[in-house]
Amino acid sequence: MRIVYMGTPDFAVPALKALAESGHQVVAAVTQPDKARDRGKKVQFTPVKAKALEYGIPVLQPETVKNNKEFYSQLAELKPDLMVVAAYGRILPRAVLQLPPRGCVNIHASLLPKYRGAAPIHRAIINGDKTTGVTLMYMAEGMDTGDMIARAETEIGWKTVEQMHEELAQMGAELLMDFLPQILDGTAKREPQDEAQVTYAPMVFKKDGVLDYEKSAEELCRLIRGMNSWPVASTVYEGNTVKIWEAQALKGNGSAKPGAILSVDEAGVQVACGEGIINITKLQFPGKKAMAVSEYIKGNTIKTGEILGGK
RNA sequence: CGCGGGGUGGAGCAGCUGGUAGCUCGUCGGGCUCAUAACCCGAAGGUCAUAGGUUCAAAUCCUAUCCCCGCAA
Repeated sequence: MRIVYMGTPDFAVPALKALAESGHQVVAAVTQPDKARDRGKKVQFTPVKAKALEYGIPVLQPETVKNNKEFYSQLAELKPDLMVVAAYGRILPRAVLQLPPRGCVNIHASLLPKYRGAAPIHRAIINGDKTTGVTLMYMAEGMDTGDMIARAETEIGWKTVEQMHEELAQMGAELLMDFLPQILDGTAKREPQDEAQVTYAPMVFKKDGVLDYEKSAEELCRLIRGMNSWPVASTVYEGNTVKIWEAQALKGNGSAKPGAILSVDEAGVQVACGEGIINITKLQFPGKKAMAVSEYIKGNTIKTGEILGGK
């Protein structure tokens, strides 16, 4: 069976790896165009492209996937029986979805129909969900709207987005391999999504990670975990944007003004919140590396009484 | 060649209008103490990222290179 793989970021790598190493014939990998990004504006391969090249799999990088005749004909020439998609980053048009006889399946990092969209892992953590998971599904024209084949669930606990991301990517790859035989012989079940249960997970940006101390300490901690390691929660201290990597919520007095630094020591920086106290234990000043508060204060000072997040 | 910050004893920083390297923590030894992550005394530990250059003399000035980080994407 000839398989075309579509995906872009790290999340899509484990499934590609699993397919390639299982002996299935991955005839091409489709990924987003390389972009000049990061410091120095260097062009970088997408993670999927990098992995595909390792296996000697041909890579396609169409600028657009909509009304792109050249891309369609390239795909058609590959004669794929099945297409596997994971976090490709674009909605695929009908012309692509109908091409492979065995259809197009997608790995999505949530328990659909919850969290359709771009940032399901971030949103699940930020919202304080107890569990999340991955869904293997057939693709339809809408965003993450297709019939579900299988799902796998896992506890969120105190995991950060990064940890959750890694775990779900792996689970997604395993789920794919488990159900691939059924998909290839056409016996996989199709369970439509319950439209009444649908929610969406919009992308997260840096501005979403700015801490609002009027909120509860619990909520802020979830946001911090849901932003670690990207885009990372932040606050403002004496005019500097400081990234907040880790923190815990503590019970405590609500008399102090939200945002006020109550104490600073090796244990962390305690800040008053609308409800409870947040104890920041790992942070990062501009131009510096992320470091534990206990390390930072050996050579720097954080003043008690300052109000964080002020303008 | 997108903008900017930084590389100094194990860790975090100061010194950078040039003249034999300093602070906090840690480490080691000793003391005090019922005891201690507390306190007191003492010690070890640095080719100041690398390579050149200027100078009587450079961590401090100039040039090139490597590495780390933030912004913007």
